[in-house]
Amino acid sequence: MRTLPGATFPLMSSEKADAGTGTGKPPMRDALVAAAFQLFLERGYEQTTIDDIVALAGVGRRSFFRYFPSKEDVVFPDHERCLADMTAFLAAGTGDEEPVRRVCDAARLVLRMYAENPTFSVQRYRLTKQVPGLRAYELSVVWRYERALAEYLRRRFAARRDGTLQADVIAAAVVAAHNNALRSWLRSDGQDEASATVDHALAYVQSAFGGTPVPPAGEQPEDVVVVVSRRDAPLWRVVQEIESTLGRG
Amino acid sequence: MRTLPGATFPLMSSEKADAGTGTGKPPMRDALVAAAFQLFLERGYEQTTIDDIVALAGVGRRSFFRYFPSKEDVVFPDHERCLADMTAFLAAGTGDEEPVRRVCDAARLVLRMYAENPTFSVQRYRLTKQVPGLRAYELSVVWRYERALAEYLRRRFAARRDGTLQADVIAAAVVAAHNNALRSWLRSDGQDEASATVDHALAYVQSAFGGTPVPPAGEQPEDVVVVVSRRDAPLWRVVQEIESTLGRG
DNA sequence: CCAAGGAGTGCACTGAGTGCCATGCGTACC
DNA sequence: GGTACGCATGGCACTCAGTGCACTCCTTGG
Repeated sequence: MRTLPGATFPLMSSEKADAGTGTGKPPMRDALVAAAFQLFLERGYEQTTIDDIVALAGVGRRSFFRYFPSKEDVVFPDHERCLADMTAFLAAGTGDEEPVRRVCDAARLVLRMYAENPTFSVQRYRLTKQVPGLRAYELSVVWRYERALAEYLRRRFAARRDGTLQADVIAAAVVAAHNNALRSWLRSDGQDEASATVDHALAYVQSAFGGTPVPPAGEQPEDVVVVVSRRDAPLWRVVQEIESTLGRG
Repeated sequence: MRTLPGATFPLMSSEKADAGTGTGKPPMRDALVAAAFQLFLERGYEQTTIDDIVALAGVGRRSFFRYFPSKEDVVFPDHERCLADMTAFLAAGTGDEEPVRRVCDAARLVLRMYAENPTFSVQRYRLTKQVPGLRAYELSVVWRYERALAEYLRRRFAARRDGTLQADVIAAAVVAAHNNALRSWLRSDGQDEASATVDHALAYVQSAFGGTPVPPAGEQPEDVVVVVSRRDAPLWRVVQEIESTLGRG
């Protein structure tokens, strides 16, 4: 991606410093994002036209669509890069990793991107929360993340019976847990500890689907543990009991 | 309006009461759906304009938007009713039902709707598979189902710690399992047994989240189960053992 | 026979998104 | 130095989805 200086894929949100790369950041793209958000916040998304944005940014209307294929895209300026990062992360594995844990780590990547720009993320959250069109667009963005996770799991589960089913379900569960934590963090205006929130949420998914959550690392517990459960207890309760008995989670 | 030669495709089951305006069955709506699908299939979705559709259906352009708020909506003409059915189903419970099983049953409702019109469903599947705009729209439709399930589970899990998290994750898993089964059925051109496919997929979710899967019906298992595990065994192995001991999965 | 209301329609308008071409600017090559 | 090229940008006109409004029927009810 970072092949050519000033090449065709310059992306970053407006606040991110990219002076390190030495590639001049594209001022126009950032100017458009800044102008768009200023107007979206002060008069609403649907009340803002493309002409308003380009007028404020001081550029031609045609240039907007050169950088963003649609009006919605300007609200999610960095997801294309993030999706590429996530795909690269999943492809970079050796194949020895525990698959569920791996996709959970991939999800943490996305949360980190949000957490890098808390104010921007919170503003966008408020926007998407109340504009149906943006919510729909966000779904298609999230769907691409989910597909990336599911495709990875499908490869890892190729030998399993019902591998694709398990891959789809686990990917959906991971995304849902991530989104639950993300929204909780966004509602706190970025005040909560994002990573702790998402760790907790993903631990639930890992416990349900058999990933080993948070390896104990160091302490030497008793060798054997006995758990007694009523047979009709729901599995999640049994697992919860196991976890606490094992001193995990 | 039956006089129009274009409206010859009895694609829709429109005998049921209309969810939007309880005015019985509107022939115009069906004519529009029939005309739209005829054109979509023979020349593609994006190559078909609203004017083409209303011309073929022999009605005024303005009338299209009276029945369908957008061009995409004509592709999913019955989902509004189905969503209402599902919401009603979830609200109709006594509160004694096992929650995970209940949302699985709700999902089966949706599959049934698809299975009622196999040819229509398969045609729509082919369409949505290759038109990005329709895929995005379908996501927003599916999202509403998922929200309905999640809201139900949130109510049922109100007393639990992490109730909303569990609700969101389980709802997402149920929808993913349902969609996996649905797509598998659609790819078979509606030849497979739809209910068996979805039962199998949902059983996986129930086994993971503690719904009692496929109740043994008759046999009375032991009341209590004891599990012994080495303390440093990975959790997923413990869970696997628990599951097999409990006779789940 | 008339009043009211709803269903259908025509018309004009907004705004997103696209294709095409002109313009300006820097660089490479002669 | 000048010309040719590539590239980013801007301007213009066009298509098409979607909306607001006003008008015509047609039905229903008094």
